[in-house]
Amino acid sequence: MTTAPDLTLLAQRLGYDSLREGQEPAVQAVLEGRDLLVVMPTGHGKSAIHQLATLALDGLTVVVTPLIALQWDQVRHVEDGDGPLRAAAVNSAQSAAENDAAWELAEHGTGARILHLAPEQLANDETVDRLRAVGVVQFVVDEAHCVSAWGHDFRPDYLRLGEIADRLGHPPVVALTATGSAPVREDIVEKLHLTDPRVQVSGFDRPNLHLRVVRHESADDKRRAVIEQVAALEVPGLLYVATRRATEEYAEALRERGRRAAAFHGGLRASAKEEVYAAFHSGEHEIVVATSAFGMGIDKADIRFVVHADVADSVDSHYQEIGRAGRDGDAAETTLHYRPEDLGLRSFFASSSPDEKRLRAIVSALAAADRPMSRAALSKASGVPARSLTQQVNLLAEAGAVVDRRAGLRLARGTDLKQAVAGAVEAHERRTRIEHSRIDMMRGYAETLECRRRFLLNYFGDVTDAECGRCDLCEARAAAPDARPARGTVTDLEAAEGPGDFAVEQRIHHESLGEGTVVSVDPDRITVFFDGEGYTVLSRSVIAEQHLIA
DNA sequence: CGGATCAAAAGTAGTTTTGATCCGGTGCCCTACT
Repeated sequence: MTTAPDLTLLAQRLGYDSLREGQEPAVQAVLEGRDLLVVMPTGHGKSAIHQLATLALDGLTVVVTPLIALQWDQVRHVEDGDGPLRAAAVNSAQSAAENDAAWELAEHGTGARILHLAPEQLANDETVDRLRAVGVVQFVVDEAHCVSAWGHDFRPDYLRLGEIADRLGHPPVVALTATGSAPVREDIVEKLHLTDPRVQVSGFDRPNLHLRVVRHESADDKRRAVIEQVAALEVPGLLYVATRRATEEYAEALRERGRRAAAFHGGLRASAKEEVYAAFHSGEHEIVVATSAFGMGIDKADIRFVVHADVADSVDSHYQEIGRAGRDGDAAETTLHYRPEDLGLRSFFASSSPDEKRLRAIVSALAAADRPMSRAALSKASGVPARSLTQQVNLLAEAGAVVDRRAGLRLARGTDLKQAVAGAVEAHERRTRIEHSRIDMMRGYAETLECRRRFLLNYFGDVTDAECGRCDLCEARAAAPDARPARGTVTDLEAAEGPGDFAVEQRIHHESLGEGTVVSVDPDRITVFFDGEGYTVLSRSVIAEQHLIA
């Protein structure tokens, strides 16, 4: 190997003043050929990591980017930089000429260059073949939590990226995200086929965010309280709601209160979305009322509040959304207006039935073929449309009934139709159980009586016993010290120590729940993510009876 | 699972209650039509 490149010099060539914390070891790992998973807050320079590595490796990097708007942002950022790096994107929103130009750069360009693609582009075998012919020096998955959050149903092509990275010769695979609890990180590592990756996780604490939950009995009371609060808060700010309709209703109510508020949801045309982003960024809109569609890739440091009028579908989503507040480091308010009934909508979204008819059609078609089939051929033979096919095949693959290799898809040896379908149905049920357990953890956050920040930090694996003193519950305790016994005092902790205790990230086995990973440890209970069940809170008093084996 | 909406029911004035029905998030891609 040649001498190590001077990364500081390369950073300067890219227009960065200096290397930031965590960037150098991450880039070094890639240059040594290692896979990499980086969980780092937005604004701390994740993009610089793959850009520096591209420059040092002096070849073609593929970056998988979930949204076309994000692809363009990143291309613009690089191309405007006037540095030695080039970037382009291929997607369906560009003209054929623009896509041709991007391919021209990728295939016939020289030196350090980046091609942005959505995972759906890579579902096309021809695309993968073209990239393989050029030779890819680095395979980057940006916003890598999408693998875990979307791959299992909404955008199933995300689950194919591991296989595609292998097909490209498995150059260093780099997963970048701003959010990731331990189970999400494990899912990313597994699905992207990361082998012995360097895993780099920054601390999750955001001390300048004030955390609060307000509980409401009736839907009307909640609505009034939300409008009352948001109309009076310092702007700019975000109000998250669960439905498209609610975005319009709250935005209208806030406009009546004299605030410049706009609605945003996934049903808007692309041009309308861009307008809302731009107007929020410029300050023209003070408040955006949005569904979860809003926010990925947002680059606005001075957001003073993030209020939730409805609960999110997981602590992961909630933390990601409130994390958009106060990136400038100044104080910012985050409030969740909570009604247990609101979890019903999240349960509904998490509940779907597996399509046994299509599963059978796919397995039958594979069984009838005497050689591995391409997805296109399988779609034709089974009559299952391509999109649904990927979803069903993901389930079959998870069940071990179908094997996805370079030559195509085939049934695993010794698998019959009944077994294969039953396995896929079980895989689907497992996914559903996990989704519901994530909703239960969201309920846990909303209903906890302890320190909210500690709850969040423990959820993400930042072990801490300290109470923050700056969330609604800590403040309430400070105002009335005798009102409620504080948990997690020194005495409790000492009492909990001793042989047989559990540690975060420890693998354990439970008689009926199976294998799992400890995600947080409290004085009187532990929270475990079981591979087949999702999050489960176990009380210490019953742990001994349940034959929990560390 | 829970809400919004609408029609029917109850019962005698305009309104309230109940039941039935429908609806609900996240984005890529490709194709047909203007």
